[in-house]
Amino acid sequence: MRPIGRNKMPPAAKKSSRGTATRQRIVEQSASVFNRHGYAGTSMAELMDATGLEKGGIYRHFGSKQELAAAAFDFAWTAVRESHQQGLETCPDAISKLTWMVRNFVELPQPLPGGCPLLNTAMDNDDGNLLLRDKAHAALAQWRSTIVEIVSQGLRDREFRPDVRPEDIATILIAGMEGAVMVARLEKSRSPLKTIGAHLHAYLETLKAS
Amino acid sequence: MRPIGRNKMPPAAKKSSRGTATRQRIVEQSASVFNRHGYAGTSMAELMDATGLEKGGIYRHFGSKQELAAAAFDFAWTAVRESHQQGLETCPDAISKLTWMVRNFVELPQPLPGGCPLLNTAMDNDDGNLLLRDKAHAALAQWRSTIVEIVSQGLRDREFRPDVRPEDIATILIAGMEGAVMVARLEKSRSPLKTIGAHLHAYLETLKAS
Amino acid sequence: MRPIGRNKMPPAAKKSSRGTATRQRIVEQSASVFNRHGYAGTSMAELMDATGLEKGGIYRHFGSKQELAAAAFDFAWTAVRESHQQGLETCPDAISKLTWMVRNFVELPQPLPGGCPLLNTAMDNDDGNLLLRDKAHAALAQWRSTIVEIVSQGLRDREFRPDVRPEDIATILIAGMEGAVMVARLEKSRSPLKTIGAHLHAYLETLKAS
Amino acid sequence: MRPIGRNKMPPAAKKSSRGTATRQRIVEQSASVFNRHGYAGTSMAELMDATGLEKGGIYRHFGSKQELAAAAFDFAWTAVRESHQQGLETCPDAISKLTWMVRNFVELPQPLPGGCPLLNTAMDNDDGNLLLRDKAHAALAQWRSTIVEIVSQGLRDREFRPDVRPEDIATILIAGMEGAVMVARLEKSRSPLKTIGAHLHAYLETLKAS
DNA sequence: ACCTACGGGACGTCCCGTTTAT
DNA sequence: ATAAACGGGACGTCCCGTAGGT
Repeated sequence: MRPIGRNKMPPAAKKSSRGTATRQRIVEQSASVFNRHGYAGTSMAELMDATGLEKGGIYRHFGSKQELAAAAFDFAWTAVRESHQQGLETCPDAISKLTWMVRNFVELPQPLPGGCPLLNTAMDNDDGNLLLRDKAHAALAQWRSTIVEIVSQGLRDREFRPDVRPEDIATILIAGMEGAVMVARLEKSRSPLKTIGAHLHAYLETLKAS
Repeated sequence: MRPIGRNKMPPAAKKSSRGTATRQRIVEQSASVFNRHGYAGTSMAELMDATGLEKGGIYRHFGSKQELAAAAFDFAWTAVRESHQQGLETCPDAISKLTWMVRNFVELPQPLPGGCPLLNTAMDNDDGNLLLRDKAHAALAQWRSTIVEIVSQGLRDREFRPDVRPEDIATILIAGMEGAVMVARLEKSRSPLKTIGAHLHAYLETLKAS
Repeated sequence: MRPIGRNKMPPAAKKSSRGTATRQRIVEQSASVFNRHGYAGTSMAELMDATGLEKGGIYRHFGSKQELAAAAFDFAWTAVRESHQQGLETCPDAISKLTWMVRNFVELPQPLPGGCPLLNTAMDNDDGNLLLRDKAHAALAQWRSTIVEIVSQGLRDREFRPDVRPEDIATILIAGMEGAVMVARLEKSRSPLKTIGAHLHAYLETLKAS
Repeated sequence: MRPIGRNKMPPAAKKSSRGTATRQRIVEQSASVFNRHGYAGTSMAELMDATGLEKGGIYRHFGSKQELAAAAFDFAWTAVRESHQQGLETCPDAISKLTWMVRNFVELPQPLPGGCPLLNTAMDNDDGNLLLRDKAHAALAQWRSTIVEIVSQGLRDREFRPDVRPEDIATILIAGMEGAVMVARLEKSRSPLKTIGAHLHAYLETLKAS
């Protein structure tokens, strides 16, 4: 909407301590606001309130609102991803890994208020936000590839029926979970999440090699 | 400072066909913009461009941007719904009805640019838009109830296994399709839709009474 | 300090009613703030508080803070001048006119808080404020010329000793009164004003033609 | 947010002549800037220019801008006072002392650029500068008491008419001279000073005991 | 139905006074 | 004593949604 404008780069490489801590604080506190209100829906004034800093204090650490939003998305997505993956390494095989991932998604409390940052960002229909759109795209690709990886390993281990296609499994799991989040949000109820969780568990069972 | 909702009521029902036609034109052309940019992301200026009218011309027909957005959502949802239902009445039984509905969703060209207005509106994380949020909620409820109706009829007709729960079917279908839309949008590809379509078709098959 | 920058001219000629009234309100309420805090010492935020408007509301009517300050000074000086001149026309001769003017200055309540806008503006040592400096200069010249006029008329009427020099009388009256204001402000007491009032009255008596 | 007055006390008294000399240099060079631009109108950057030091170099000697301004005012007022008093001790009686003081004020070149620091500081309408305001108040009181002292001595010596009131003389002299400075500044001319000088000389004559 | 005025408020830049690390 | 980092906050532009006047 507004021509992007070359901001003078804020200190790219940081070594000190106070500023770095402040920057981190800004990111964390902003992430929650962005996730609840969207990029365009979040004003600098809200960010000032959330961080307790003035405009100058924020703009010292980030060249633009968009840059801050990008950092906030990274932070949010990392948190969400860690929540998804939590305990995954203890699962012995691919199917239990996927089951566990769905379980994490459905049962764990959301790591930051406002729901899934991937869904929120993907749907934040602002034209110019190519940066944010790309980040969401990359996050989805990463998530997808994690699942593809697990399924591929499972295929190699003959856990799955040989006709199982890893990309399709990823699509079905991700779409199911994200769609459930959307329905849950609109209906203000967690039960759609549980329903989808059960459905996907059952579905994964059907993929086992006979 | 500024009293809210103090708009004098614009002529709700007009008899003159000229005015009514203009109003309808505004709704249709605005719906596309709202669906692409979201409520907050759409400015009156864009609406002026889309309709070819001046601000005053639009405000003659709608008391506020929000009122127009509500009308636009109604229009959009009606169009989408008709697309979903198209040809449904020719289906002989519940399962084919549901299959056909999924098919419509996956294969038909989207009735208006910007994707599913329900998903878009649900995710348009703006605080104050209670009106719009309610409309999205109602639309989801209506969609859900349509599916529940079909499944219930199917149960009565012993098409389905008796343990099938209509509400769950609705959740699974809707979440799957909407999630697929979101993935498709982010990946700029229709293939996630096809994948989910195939998945849901197969899933519906498993519900058949043995 | 800050390069002046060509603001696009706000509506130079006004015809309407609402905006004009708002503009006047802004001027009046700002005048008090400027007179108390000085030009540089007054922030737009204070002006927003004082007027109850937002930044955009103020900048619609004035192209810059400086422009607003100029209008506020005009308003303030007019008010002060009217206070000085009040009842002057009923005085029969030059000496009583001058005596009355001093009396007004010393005894009347100050028309707007913060003291004499001429003194305040003259001492507001900001470099770039040529506009304001000029206005103060012009105000002083006007005041001086009013006194010169009265004395000249008195000379023509043989009220004064013939060696009286109008310009000097003006200087003595103005400097005495303004100096008294400064002392009064610093000592937070009106008594310096009274003292100077009495001194100037006595002084004027000594000028009478024998 | 920012705790005020948390400056760690800078070394108040230094023994090293090097540091003391630097401190004195800063005070002298800053005094001129403060006297020309006012407290708020003077930036640390200007002070850096004037002193040839970096910010840190200044802050090594003064805990805050305000502290430096206070020292600068003291320096300035001492200089001005010395100029006023110069040669006063050689005057044989009270009237000639006062006449000489006025003469010094009117004819001597100003000891530092920017005019009278008392007037400037008194009119520097900044709210929070209580420190500076108090200093100006004290300077005025000192000046006033000097004059009162002289007049009182003169009364005791029967130089003056017995109805002369020392406090009033002080007010009349100070207000007249300071008012003249203000007019002179605005008109960029020294002639108002001369006019007031002549006026006050004549006035003092009228106070002589008959 | 147009056009313009109106007041709101977001955004980002600049620079200020101060603190910290050298 | 320097130099850079820090957080504060003022300023002014732009554009938004809305209200009137024509």
